[in-house]
Amino acid sequence: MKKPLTRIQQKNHAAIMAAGLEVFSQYGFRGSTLDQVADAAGLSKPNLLYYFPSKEAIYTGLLVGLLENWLEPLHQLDAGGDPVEELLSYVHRKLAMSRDFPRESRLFATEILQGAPEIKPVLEGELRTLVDAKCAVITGWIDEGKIRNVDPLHLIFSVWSLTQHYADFDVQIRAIMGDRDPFESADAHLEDMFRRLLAPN
Amino acid sequence: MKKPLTRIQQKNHAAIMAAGLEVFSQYGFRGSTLDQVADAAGLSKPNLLYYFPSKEAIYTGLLVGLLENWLEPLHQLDAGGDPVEELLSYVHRKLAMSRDFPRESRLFATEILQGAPEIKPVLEGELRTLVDAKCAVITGWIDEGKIRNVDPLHLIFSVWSLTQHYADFDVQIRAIMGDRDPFESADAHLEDMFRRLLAPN
DNA sequence: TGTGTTTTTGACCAATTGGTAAAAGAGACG
DNA sequence: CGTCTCTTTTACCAATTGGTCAAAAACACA
Repeated sequence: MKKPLTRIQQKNHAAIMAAGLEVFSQYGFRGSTLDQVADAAGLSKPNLLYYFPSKEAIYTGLLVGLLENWLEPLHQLDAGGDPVEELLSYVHRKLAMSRDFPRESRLFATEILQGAPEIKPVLEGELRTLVDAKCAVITGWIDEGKIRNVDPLHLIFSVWSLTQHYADFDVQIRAIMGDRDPFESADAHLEDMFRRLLAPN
Repeated sequence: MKKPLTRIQQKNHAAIMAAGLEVFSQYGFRGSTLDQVADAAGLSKPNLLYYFPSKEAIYTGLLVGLLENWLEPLHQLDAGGDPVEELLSYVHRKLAMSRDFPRESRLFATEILQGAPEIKPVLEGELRTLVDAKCAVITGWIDEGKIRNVDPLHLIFSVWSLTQHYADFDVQIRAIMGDRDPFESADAHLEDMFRRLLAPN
């Protein structure tokens, strides 16, 4: 049943995913056109549709491939490690992703903003399960007195919003900060913020 | 030069703005159609274009009318008040706006996400000026030892991201929280977070 | 009531959209 | 070389898009 991919198939598949990321992350699903994606991929439109059956297939293919990378940092949160340091390194990992993969962040953001028509099931399933599990870990840390008593759910939301903001609202941030690099100072600020919030005493 | 607006003009103008907000905040500019807006406004498409010269005019009209409301909470930050309480009430005002005007928040978010093609000048002008002014106020508070030494710029970014997140990523939050109201617990969490961050000692 | 203005409509348009069909062109492989 | 599969292109749809226009309808007001 499984056929190995041709060299050409691999190359064009990758080119289309890259092009789709570039285009969809800028204009969202409905705001993007197949011609734009085809241009960005260096292919003709019918050639695109030889590899993917539809515009939607490119978009969803992109989203599912993205989601695992996106949740990886949270997955790495280790119940066995030092609580404060574990959470802080989660923050740093997440901020690094905003710096290194801003288009992925924006693609995800547009999908959510428009009501997550394509990935709502994943949010209610996989994501919710993962978050619940990690909330239990955090609650455990609180009960042991290792970190302050904070709402685990909102703690996680805070990490998401504070880190993704630097990718999603990049234009606004640069309009205010000018040429300075936001990420270095952001890293220090988030370190300070979460250490203050979490450190017991 | 100025002609007073007819009763009908006032009513339809308002209806179009409301419809535009509803539609554009869901699909973004390029993802929305005039037919959708016309439907939502209860008008025919040519009738829409009798009141606004183009799709873009509706969109920009919406954005400029929105921006002043959007910056109002920051404007209210008073250099004369108690520093910690001033900043905390800024947070609360901003979160309340996310609760009461989620569509406005999402419209703004989609515009920024797509590179702010329409309002970049405002960001680099008015917004930057306002932020610079308020940063000076915050720096003053720090120098007086009234609040901890935090980066004023990133402090403001933090308020924006943490509060707007509850409007912009509403779908994701509800997918995880279920039917519970996010805003009550969020308010407490943000109060805790910022009080910890800012309180000197 | 009549008359001038404002509002609304229906019919229409050119451009763009996602997608298809068929045939031409390349690659692989014996 | 020949043949078979894989890839790409050319030409083309039907539907939707933002927007126009002139005529009809509703309104305001004397």
